[in-house]
Amino acid sequence: MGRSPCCCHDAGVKKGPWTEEDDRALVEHIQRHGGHVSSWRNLPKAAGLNRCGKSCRLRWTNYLRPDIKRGNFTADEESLIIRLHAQLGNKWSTIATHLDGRTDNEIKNYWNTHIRKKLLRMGVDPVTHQRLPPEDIATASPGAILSAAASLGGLSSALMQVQALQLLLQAVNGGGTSAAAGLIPSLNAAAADNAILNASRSIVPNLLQDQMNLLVSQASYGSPDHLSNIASFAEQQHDVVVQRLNNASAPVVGGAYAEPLAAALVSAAYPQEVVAAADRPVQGFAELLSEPIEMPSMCSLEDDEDAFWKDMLLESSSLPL
DNA sequence: AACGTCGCCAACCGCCATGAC
DNA sequence: GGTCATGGCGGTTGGCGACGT
Repeated sequence: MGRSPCCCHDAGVKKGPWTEEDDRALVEHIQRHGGHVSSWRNLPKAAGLNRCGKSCRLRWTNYLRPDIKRGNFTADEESLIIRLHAQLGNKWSTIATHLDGRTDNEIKNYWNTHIRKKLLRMGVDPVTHQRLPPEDIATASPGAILSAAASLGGLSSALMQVQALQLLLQAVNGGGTSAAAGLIPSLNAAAADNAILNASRSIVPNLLQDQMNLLVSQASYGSPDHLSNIASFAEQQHDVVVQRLNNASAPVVGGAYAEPLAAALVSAAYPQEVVAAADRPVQGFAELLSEPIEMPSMCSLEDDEDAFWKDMLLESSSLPL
């Protein structure tokens, strides 16, 4: 087969940005033919354009077509693109068929310049849509992760703390070299006298590693009734964790802190299931803190624009570590 | 003000699939 | 069945404006 000769390689064919005059000539020609192009190869000559037919087609389909929607992507569109990309991969033209007035090129550009970066900063692999392994996340400093999350446009402090907890759980399972290991002192710097964080630093690796491993290993995702299984299992784990925290040698861990810490750890591992089991809101890490960690440029947890990202973060925290 | 860096996005490149001959 | 022309698609580039120093 081989690559076909293309008029683009002809000497003298105009390249580069389209002028208003070029656009007008192309639009008028296509409109004269009822919006239909029988041959892109013959179009430039017929329209009086010194352009490659391929370039004309691209200009029309990506920019001049009357049904193209310009302007920023909405949160719904962004959400839809991510979900479709998770199913279809880089099938931009297929994805574009699900978004009215958006071109494959525009979606591809938006993915590469916005969404991809957002996902990476959140520790989500933009190719597989799975959480990045701890060693990859470790390439970013904890501070960078926190500021990246903040840059998502108004993440709440509670959400940040869920993210912090997620990293904490990674430290439990991934060892001291992950970003989470560095995150803990970071958070401590931000909330130096916070008893919960200090307690977490001292007891989580020792007491909860096997507990969390158990949660992961016993999760029966394949079974049809896994939700109820996991829900009741999460409940059991909650009790076990409370008991173990109360028996911990570090005094600050026990008592009033044990219950909320256990709830947060279990709910961070299986947020949906805990909700289903207890029919109550997931207890966020924020609820553990008498004084929220001060995070400049944060906004309210109820910010609707964060809902998608919040869900995604919680979803990612529920994946096996 | 000048310069460097970065991000965005329109446009291009080159491969692939398909259909006509 | 082989070759060629064409359109379609995904990856990549480069110009340009915004921003920082």
